[in-house]
Amino acid sequence: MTSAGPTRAERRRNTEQRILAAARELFAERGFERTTIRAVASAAQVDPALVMQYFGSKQQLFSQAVRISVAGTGTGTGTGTGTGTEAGTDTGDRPRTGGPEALTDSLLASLGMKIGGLPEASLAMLRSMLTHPEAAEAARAALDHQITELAAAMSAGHEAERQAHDARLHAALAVATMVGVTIGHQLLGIDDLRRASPEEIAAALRPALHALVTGAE
Amino acid sequence: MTSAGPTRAERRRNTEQRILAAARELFAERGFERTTIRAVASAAQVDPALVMQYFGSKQQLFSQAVRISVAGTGTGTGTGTGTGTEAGTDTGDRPRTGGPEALTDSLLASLGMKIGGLPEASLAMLRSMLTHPEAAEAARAALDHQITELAAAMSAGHEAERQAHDARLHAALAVATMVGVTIGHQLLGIDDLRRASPEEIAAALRPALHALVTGAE
DNA sequence: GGTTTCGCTCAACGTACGTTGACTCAACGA
DNA sequence: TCGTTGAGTCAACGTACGTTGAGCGAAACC
Repeated sequence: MTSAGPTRAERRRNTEQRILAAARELFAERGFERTTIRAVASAAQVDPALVMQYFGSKQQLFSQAVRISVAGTGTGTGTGTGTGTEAGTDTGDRPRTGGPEALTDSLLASLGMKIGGLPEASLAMLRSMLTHPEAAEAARAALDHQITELAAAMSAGHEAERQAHDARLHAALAVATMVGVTIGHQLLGIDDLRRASPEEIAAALRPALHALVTGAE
Repeated sequence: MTSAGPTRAERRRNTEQRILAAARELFAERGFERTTIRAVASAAQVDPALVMQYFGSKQQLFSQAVRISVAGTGTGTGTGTGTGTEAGTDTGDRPRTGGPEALTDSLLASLGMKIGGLPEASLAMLRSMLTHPEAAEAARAALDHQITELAAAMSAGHEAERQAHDARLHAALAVATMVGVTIGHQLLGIDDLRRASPEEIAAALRPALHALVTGAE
């Protein structure tokens, strides 16, 4: 009977996480504009006013849910999308070592995760980046970061044979390709992509990514 | 002095086109949700009520501006995005004839047009497709159509050597790649893509698209 | 046990939006 | 010339939203 109920701090953290989870889910499936604080509160079984009291504003709720610093000038957590616990978009985990094949594989591995189940925070980000300015800014930063990492790993192979300019362009195209495939698969639900297994997609995409990473001319 | 002013029908068509142009521009740069009828009317130097009187609703204005039928069950004009006069997304004009190289070239040519200056109707469509259900539906239909065309052209080469299933998957990935690059370049404004000329992008992308269209395994 | 803290709710404000109906006035046809 | 049509405006309605401040009740502290 006398089961010790959760402490006050526990309850607080609990509902805070419940709100964040609901926000992530709704932001991911409807985007920033179509997601109302009332809907988030309702999904978290909480009063809308509480969401405001905890997160300050809808924008800050979004930032917290997607784990971006937002702030002002834009340095903040730097990496962009996913430094938090479960936020993703960590495309190309550590493509430091290995040849082009390893690079391609690491890209494809991250794609497999994306297609398997991209964290909702990243989906929320992708979903809103075309219509919500702050999300666009964060997405640009995150993608730029990925491009930089990938380009560095690419030009690490061929000493100075390849111009850094070229490496960044090819890296940008590779990243854009991943974005396009992810959008088509996860957000638009293109049939031919939905039907295919992550392995099939990875296999079909490998030569193309390899060509981009290698930089054949 | 007695300059014959424009006739009534002329004026009507004129302002109607002015409204549509303003709508396209705003939808393209802000998306459906953030574009208000008041803003469109103001840009067209017209009263908001007139926009309603001419187009019925914001949704129908969007549909007209992007040239989609919308309607109810979804058959309509079928093809999707661009049957109208200037609406684009006509990726791969007529890739009927020629080998894989010709296919790749035609894809790249359409990309060049996109990057050079994609029609605002298509930009409006792309901008809103992740957050506006009707736009998503139309985008799916348009992309499916492109995939079908591309897949047909692809499997026309190798008689029955390649499964139709595979052709469609590869075609879908090629189309998704183009979407990703276009989004990165036009809507997000990724620096490394913005800096590159259409020719550079086409050259860098060619081997990758060739790999997808060819279907190397 | 009394007081304070704080998680949480209730009711409401202000605003921006899509949308509507009545109205004005110049072009048009007879 | 006179009545009619229709392009365009004005003022307003209803609503949904982000946001706010006062208040309640149970846990926490002494």
